[in-house]
Amino acid sequence: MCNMTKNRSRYAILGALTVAPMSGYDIRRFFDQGVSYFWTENFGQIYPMLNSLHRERLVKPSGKSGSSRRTVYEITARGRRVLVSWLAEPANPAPRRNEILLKLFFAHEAPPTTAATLLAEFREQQEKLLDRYATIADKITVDHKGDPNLPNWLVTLSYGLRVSRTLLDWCDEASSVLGTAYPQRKFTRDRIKS
Amino acid sequence: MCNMTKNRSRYAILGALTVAPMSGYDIRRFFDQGVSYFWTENFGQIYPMLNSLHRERLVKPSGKSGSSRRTVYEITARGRRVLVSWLAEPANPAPRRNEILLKLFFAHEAPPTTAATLLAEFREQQEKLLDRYATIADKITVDHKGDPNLPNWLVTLSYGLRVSRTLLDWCDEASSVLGTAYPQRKFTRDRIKS
DNA sequence: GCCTGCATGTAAACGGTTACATGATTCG
DNA sequence: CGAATCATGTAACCGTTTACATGCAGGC
Repeated sequence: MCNMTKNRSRYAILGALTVAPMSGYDIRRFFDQGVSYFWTENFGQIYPMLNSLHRERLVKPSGKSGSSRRTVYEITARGRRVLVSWLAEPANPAPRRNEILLKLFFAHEAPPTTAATLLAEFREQQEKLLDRYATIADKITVDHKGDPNLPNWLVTLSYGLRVSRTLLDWCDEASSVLGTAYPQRKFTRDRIKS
Repeated sequence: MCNMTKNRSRYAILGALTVAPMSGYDIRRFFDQGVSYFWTENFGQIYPMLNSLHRERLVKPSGKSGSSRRTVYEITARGRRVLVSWLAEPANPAPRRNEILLKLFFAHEAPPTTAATLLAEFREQQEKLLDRYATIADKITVDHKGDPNLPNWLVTLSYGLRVSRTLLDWCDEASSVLGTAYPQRKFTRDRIKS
């Protein structure tokens, strides 16, 4: 009946636990270091959500929790069912709020260097991302050889790679259309840091 | 000093008013019908924000407000300065929460048709978007001929066009990598509606 | 002994969406 | 007259981010 469109942290955390049993801290690292290029979670959500998932018996504390207070959770059969049924629902399209496009759209109000600088900065971001994708792809192809999840991982990386490459082309086009060549590097970084 | 990174509705609305003086209702339509493919605003934010912008003297009621209670606002010189200074700040990268990638990443937990269906649905979305971009581009090139903002508008459309085209390619790659050809159309729509 | 990283949480604020309420105007 | 659309708002809710609080464990 009622279509549960949100609560994505819920399923993100359940998903993480299918990879391996983890503590809240581990889950944070999984997203932060593993797949941060397409998903993030923070402690403010992870710990309350783990408790709530536990209450619903979708996860349970794993036997060997190692040292100290650290509690490692694993997903239950019920948790797997809930996750799988969410996976089968159509993915919600990303919210359409693209800040770089908003700025560029109104950039004719600002001095001409503004658009050029925005584009240069955006280009730099995409270049860094591209590097990162390539590095991760190399690393996991070696580290996770034989992992049944490897193709899924590579497919998400390919998404990022393709989009970033496309956006680099777009930056060049945008710069030439808006009649603003990239400013000298010397002048692109004349902003206050911190 | 304090870096105002958010409050984007604020600047979106100021930006809209550089295009033409508008009422809250007009602003809503501007985003909803004009540039909805990269930005949205809703009444819940527009009206309170207009009042707050008015209090700060960044906008002011325009002389001719037409009939009825309708109040048309225009941007003030101060408002323009505030907008321009925001435009000069680096754009915040989009929040990294891509639901289709999250689902695909964990899709090995679900039956193989799940990934295929997700991809088929995603592909359909992108095809529709692509159509829409092309239609809008044609329309505004005619309607807004000579408009100084036309190049900026076209550049945002080009972004969408390029990304959607890229994602169509990616869908094909993903489907073949995950070893799941697109399911027959007959079987892709076996979900409960509403 | 001190610093870094491990580990778990809470509280408050924020941005954004949704639903609701209300009434005027316009047009068939 | 009735329906659609114009028009302006408020209240509640939700998801998410940020900042803060606390304390243990291990290595230098």
